[in-house]
This record gives sequence, structure tokens and C-alpha cells, in this order.
Amino acid sequence: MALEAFDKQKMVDDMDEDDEPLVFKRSSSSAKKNQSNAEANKSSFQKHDQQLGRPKPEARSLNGQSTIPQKGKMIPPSKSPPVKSPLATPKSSNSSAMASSIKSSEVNSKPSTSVSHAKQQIKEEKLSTEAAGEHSEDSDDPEDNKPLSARLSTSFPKTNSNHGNKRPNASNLGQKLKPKREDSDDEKPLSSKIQVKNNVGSSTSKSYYSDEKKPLLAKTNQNGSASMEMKPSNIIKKRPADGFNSASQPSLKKPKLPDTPTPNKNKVSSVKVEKKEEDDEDHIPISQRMKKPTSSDKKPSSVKNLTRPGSSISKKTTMKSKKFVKNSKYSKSSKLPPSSGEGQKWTTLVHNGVIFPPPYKPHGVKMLYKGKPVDLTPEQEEVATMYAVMLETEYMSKPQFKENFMTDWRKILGKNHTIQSLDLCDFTPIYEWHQKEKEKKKQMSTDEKKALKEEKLKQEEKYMWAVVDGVREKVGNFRVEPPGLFRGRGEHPKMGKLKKRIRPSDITINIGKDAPIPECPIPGERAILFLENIQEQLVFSILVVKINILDVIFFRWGEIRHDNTVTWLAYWIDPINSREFKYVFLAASSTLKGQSDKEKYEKARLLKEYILGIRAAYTKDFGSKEPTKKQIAVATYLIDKLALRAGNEKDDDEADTVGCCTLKVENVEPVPPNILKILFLPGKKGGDDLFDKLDTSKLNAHLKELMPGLTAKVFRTYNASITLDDMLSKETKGGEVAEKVVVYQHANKQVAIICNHQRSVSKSHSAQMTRLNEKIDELKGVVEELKTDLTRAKKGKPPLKNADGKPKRNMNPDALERKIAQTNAKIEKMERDKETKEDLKTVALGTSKINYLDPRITVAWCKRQEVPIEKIFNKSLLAKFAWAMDVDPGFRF
DNA sequence: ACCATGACTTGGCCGGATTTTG
DNA sequence: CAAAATCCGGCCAAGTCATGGT
Repeated sequence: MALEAFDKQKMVDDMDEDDEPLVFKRSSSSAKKNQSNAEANKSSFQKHDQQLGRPKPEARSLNGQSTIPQKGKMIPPSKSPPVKSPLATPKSSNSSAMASSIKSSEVNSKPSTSVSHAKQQIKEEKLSTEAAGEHSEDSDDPEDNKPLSARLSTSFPKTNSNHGNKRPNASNLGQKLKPKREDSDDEKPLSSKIQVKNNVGSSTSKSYYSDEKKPLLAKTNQNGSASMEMKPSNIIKKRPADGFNSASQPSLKKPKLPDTPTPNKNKVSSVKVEKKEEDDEDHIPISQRMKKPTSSDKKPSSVKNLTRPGSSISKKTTMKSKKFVKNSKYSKSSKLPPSSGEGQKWTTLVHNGVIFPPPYKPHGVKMLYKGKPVDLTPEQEEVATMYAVMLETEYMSKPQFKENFMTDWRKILGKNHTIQSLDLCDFTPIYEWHQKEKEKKKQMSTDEKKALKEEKLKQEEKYMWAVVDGVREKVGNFRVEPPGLFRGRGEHPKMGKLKKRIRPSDITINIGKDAPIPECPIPGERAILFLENIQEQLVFSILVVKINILDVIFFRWGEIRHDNTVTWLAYWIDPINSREFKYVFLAASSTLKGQSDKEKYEKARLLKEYILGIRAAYTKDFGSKEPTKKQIAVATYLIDKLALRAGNEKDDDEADTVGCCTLKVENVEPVPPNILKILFLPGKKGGDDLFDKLDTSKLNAHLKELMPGLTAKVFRTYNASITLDDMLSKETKGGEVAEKVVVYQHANKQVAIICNHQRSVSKSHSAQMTRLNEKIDELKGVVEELKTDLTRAKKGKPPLKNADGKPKRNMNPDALERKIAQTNAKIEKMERDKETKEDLKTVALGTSKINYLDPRITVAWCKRQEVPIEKIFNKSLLAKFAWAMDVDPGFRF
């Protein structure tokens, strides 16, 4: 106890007054355990701490440097804020249907999920033929017809008070931690500083209202998106227009306007001044401003106050007593994404853009064509190398891959290039060169590797962070994807195509209006084209010196937006599928992501209230005369019971996997009397749809009538989480931490099986199994030997000689027996290990842990069972689930 | 109603880091 | 201490679902 107290104290110190230690212990049954637990907690926290607090020298210089409001195309915001459909208005009409008469379709087989990627999968569902078709009314075996989790689950604690675990707790951890370390004002990006001031009382001398008086023109100048605001009509309604500006000029959906005039490119200083003024108010969307009084929850940064609901204090002391308002149906949580209104995701957003892969370094190794070396330009060589590197992979046996590659490579080679046929190419010189390079790298000393790593880190550091509403948050994927050959999964029609290099001009940046436009780290293409000849370059170099607009001209992003209704920081067009985007988002640990993660689970929990009704309803509709209704019923059943994915339509140029709504007749094979075999991945496409009256939007539209916000995927989340909760509560028997962890893993495994999270069998799997078997056999041999020794010992004879003829130590019977028991235990353990290994060889646990299991279940269970959370969540999961850490130990899903 | 688009979540592999084993 | 096993984060493909235009 003393020990624990000590640790706690220490931790508290380490992290500052009201930071909440990640300690779950409520009592200290074992001082040692506690200590290590605490230790672990602490260290992970401290790290976190450091990261967040790390001074960020670049930030400053960067900001300072962009003296010129760089002009990309400053595009006025595009879309009006989505109006979220209120989850808040549950219609219970349907859900009240009698639940008890669920059809009895027996399901023995393991449920699993729909789509598989190139993995052969056969699903057998004992689905009484009636269930799918005829429908029979009565059910005799209630257990059997309960879908998935229902079968596992006992009654839900009616009392489920935790339910409420309301919002305020939500982002507690994250928020509390972060703002505080923004301490040194210096490292704060301009806008965040300003923001803080705003809230506190502003030294910039601009009140909220000042904005209204600001002449329109001034504003126009600053953001460069003059066009809209100049319209007379806007002048009248100036306030609103301005406020929504960023978010809601509906008419401007995708304004691919040509560069808007940039008013004062050369009046740097004046711009600066104005910018300042504008800062105060302009970047605060109107919705937010109006909200201010009421939405205590939001408060952009800085008012780090004590009384935050769910703050650590109350928590430490009153885990138990925290009873939650069962705010029925969570109307709030989904309605007001805790921040402001109308789809707004942030108020200020500052970041440094993205980092590009290094340019291609030609190696000069010549490949052979018809046996002779060929000269290639660096661009041609680059692509050849991408291919050469893959020589020893199975792609070489895929005609589709080769063909697509050749088509794209040829474009770069040019029409009349020596190289005409891939078959006559010999890439081995390049391949071998590459192997050597790899080898070299491997041979590098640890120090060298370390140095290299640090170098990289140094370069990337500034891209790793963004500041959202004054809070420093990690960026997820700030690295632009390097060029390469596309590898789809399975037999993808586009495999082998060249994924071209992404240039700055391909990239659209989304950033706060008042944030400095990130410096573009490499030349953008337009600039280069623009300055094709020497004279122009000369002229421009003079200009550059004179007005210092180097970055404006030479380095340029494709587009700059200020759309606070979305969370992405940047995107570019997917070079493989030009209809798709590649986004840069914040990392999973960010508040924004945590928020929506929590909402996801809350929605799934809401389904709990409706599920019986829904099941009753679809069971009833199995027999519906209306084909659509019937199909919806069966589809819902499959989604619920087998955790199938929804199954959106796909184009022909995508992989040919199916989900529920895209099941083809060939996917399904009835096996009398009442089994339905579902095979995913039928042969070719083109078969008839099993559900010809159905697609995901119809299905989801229907589901939405049953429960607000319900969609197909919610069933997956629901079934996964409820299963975990259930198994944990039923199967945790006490005992050592290690045993409890096993229980958890077992439950985790069940969930993974339900969701059909697959993985490929490791190459060494069979070898590992054999080795295990050998070891077991060996141990069994030992036991036998010990047994004979034992019988001999009992008779007073000495043990037999060893295999190699050496005598063994003479042991007394007791010792021998103990040894036998020991060895047997070892054998048993190995057998178990073997079993789980075999079990899990094709099952991936990670996916469900990351995406489907409500972390609060895990955290609460850990608290109850006194299992250190680190035994279950690794560092990144801990960060991702920060929002769940302060859950009440009594929480049930 | 239907379709295209946009934004965001989910999924599995790979290679390097870390831990375990011999 | 090296080799093997395992873990983990990064990567990027492939899903889901909402929305808005027609």
C-alpha cells in the first residue's frame, strides 16, 4: 500500500497537477505487481509527455519565414456543412416488435465475414431453408437462432448505468494532457497563440465585435478569396457570409477557379498587419462564436480549467460513485459532435504540410535487351528498377502484372525505343545491384544505422505535428507515397501499373485560414514549366531578389483550402485510380479521431437497445411476400449473424470480392437439409446478384428506420464488442494475471473469428509446428525415463544409464515425482501453445482490437481484474484509446 | 431513384525492432 | 551472443457511407 501510494504520488508529480495517471489499481494486493505496473504506466506517460512537449524549433522559423502570404489558389470553401442526421431521435416503433420468436435456424459453424481478399473461404451456415426462403414461424431452440453474440450473451445488466458515461469524459485525457505543454509560447504557431489570447482577453485589441466593423475589403485581401465576398449581396449579410465563409458557400462546390488575383503580393507588411487584426475573429466561424456561451464543452484551448467534468480529481476519488446519467439514447453524443455546430471539425488548424520522398538517384546499372546493355534515362531507369526489384516475387508469374507494367513503362520509354518487348528484357544486373545495396545496408554498424535514423527523424520532425484548436496533435501519414508499381490485393486488374511520383502541384492543402501556408519543400511543376528558358529565369531571379517571392514562384502547392468541415490536412489524387483521393489525416491518437471512435462505439451500444426488436423483425420478414422486404430481412440476418460487411458495388477495375449486398447466386450453395454454404470469391464476375432488389444504400436506409444512425457496419462493431464484454465477464475466473490475459486473448480470438480477420500463414509455420512437436516428444521421452527411474528408485535400484552411457544422479522418489509433474506441466503448456498457435495461424487479432472492440470494455475489465492495461494494449493502442482510459470500472458495453 | 464523388474507417502485409530461445 | 520468434508501426489498399447533383 505504501508503495503504491508512493508511486502514485510520484506520478502525479511527474505529470503535473491534474493530469491523470494511468493507474488502474484500486487496491494493492501485490506491491510488486503494482510497482511494475505503475512503472510502466509512468514511463509510457512520460514519453508521451516529452513528445508533446518537445520544443519545435522549426515551427518558429517556418512561421516566421512565410512572410508572404503564399498564394496557391486560394479557393473559397466548398461545401456547406453537412447536416448530420440526428441520431437523437430514436424511433422505437419498430424495435418494439416481439423479440422472442426468432426463427430457428441452426448455426453450428463458425460465423465469419464476407469479403476475403484472395483467400479461399467457405462459409457454412446451417440456415434452415425456410429461414432464407419459406420461413417458419416457431422456434424451438432459442439459443440457436440468436445471432452471434446473442448466443454468447446472457442477460444484459438492466442496470447498465454506465451507459451514460457521458461526453465530458470523452477526451479528457488527451485534452488535459496536451494544452498544458504548450507552455512556452514561443513554440506556438502564431494562430494558436492568437487564439489563446482571444479567449482570455486578447492583447490584440480586437474584440469579437470588431470584426463586424472591419471593412470588407480588408478582409478580402487577407484570404485572397475575394470573389465571393465582394459580391454586393454579401455585404449586406456580411456577418453570416463571413462566418460561414469557410464552411459553407454552397454554390462553390468545387471551385477550380483559376488563381484568384492576389491583391497585395508585394505589400508584405501591410498584409501582415491586417492579418493580425483579422485573426481575432475571422477564423472563428460564426457558429462557434454564437455557440460560445453555451457550449462549455468546446472551448478552444486554454481555459484549462479544473471543473472539467470527468476531470481526474473526481475520478481518482470517486470511481465508484460516478454514476451516470443515462442520457437516454445518446441523443447528444451524436448530435453535437462536442464541438460546435454544423459539421465543423476544427476552428484553427496549423500544420507543416507533407514531406516528399527523396528524388530518384540513378544508379547507372544497365539492364540488358536481347543480351545487350541498354542506355536508359533516369526516368526510364527508375521504372525499370521498380520492376527489377521484384524479379524474385510471384508477380513475375502474373501476365496481368507484366502487361500493365509494360504498358506504363513504354509510355516513358517512348514509341521508338530499343526496348519493345518485355520478354527480351533482362533485369538481372539491376536486380543484383539492388541485392547488393540491401546487403550493404544490412551490414552497416548499429551506430551508422542510428545516425541515419536520426537524420531522417530530424527531417521529418516538423511534419509530424499539427496544432488543432491550439492542441498539438500527431499527424498520421505525412509522407507522400513514393512512386512504385501498384500491387493490388488478389488478382487485381491494375497490378503492375506505375504509380507515378506525386509532385507538390498535385497536392491540395487544407489549413486554417490564419495559419501560415506550409513551405513547399520541393519545386512544384508549374513553376518549372513556367521558367523554361534562360531569359525568363534571369528575369525572375532578379524579381526574386527584389521582392523576395521565391517560394511563391518556384515552390507551390496545387491548391490551398480552408475547409473546417473536414479533418484532412492534405490530399492528392490517387495515381492509380484517378477518381480517388489519398488523404493525409491526423493520427489515431488525436482527439479528433478519438472523438469519432467513441461515437462509433456509442452507436454500437445503442444498437443493444434495439437489437432484439430488429432480430424479431427480420425474422418475421423472412416470410414476407414482398421480395424487397424479404431480401432486406435475409441480408440483415446475414450481416447480424455472420458479421458480413455491407458489400458496396464495385467497378470492374477493382478487385472482385463480395460482401453481403453483392453476393452472387454462385456464392451460395444450399446443402440439404438446412445448410447454406457461402463461398466468397466466385469465379468471374457477371453472375446474378443474390439480392437483386438490394444495395447498400437501400439496406442502410432501411436500417436507419429501425434505429437512428444504424448502418450495416454497426452490427460488426456491436457483435464484436458485446462478445468481448460477455466472454470477459463469464470467463474470467481469477487467478494470476497471466491467466487472465489468456482469457482476454481467447475472447479476442473469438471476436477475430466472428469478424473473419484473416492473415496468411507464416512461411515458417509448419517448421515451427514440427519443432514444437519434436520438443514435446522429447519431453515425453524424458517423462518415460523418469518414470522408469522412479519405479527403480522405489525398489532401491539406481537409475539406468543415460543414452550416452553416463550414469545419472541418483534421485529419491519424491524428487523424481516432482520432476515428472514438472515436466508434464511443461508438456501441457506446450500442447496448449501448440493448439493456440495452430488456431491462430490464420486469424489476426490486431484488427479487431484496433477497430471493433470498445476499449472501455478492456480498460474497465483491467481495472476490475487488476490487470495492467499494458498487458493488453501496446503503446500505440494506449495512445489511440486515451479517451477511454478513465472509464468507470463498472463499465459494461 | 440513381449515380458520382468525397471523406473517413477498416484490413492485412511487410520489414525493422524487440524479445525469447538455444 | 546469435538465431528465431514475436511484436509493432508504417504503409497503402480496400472497404463503408453520406451527400449532392441530375
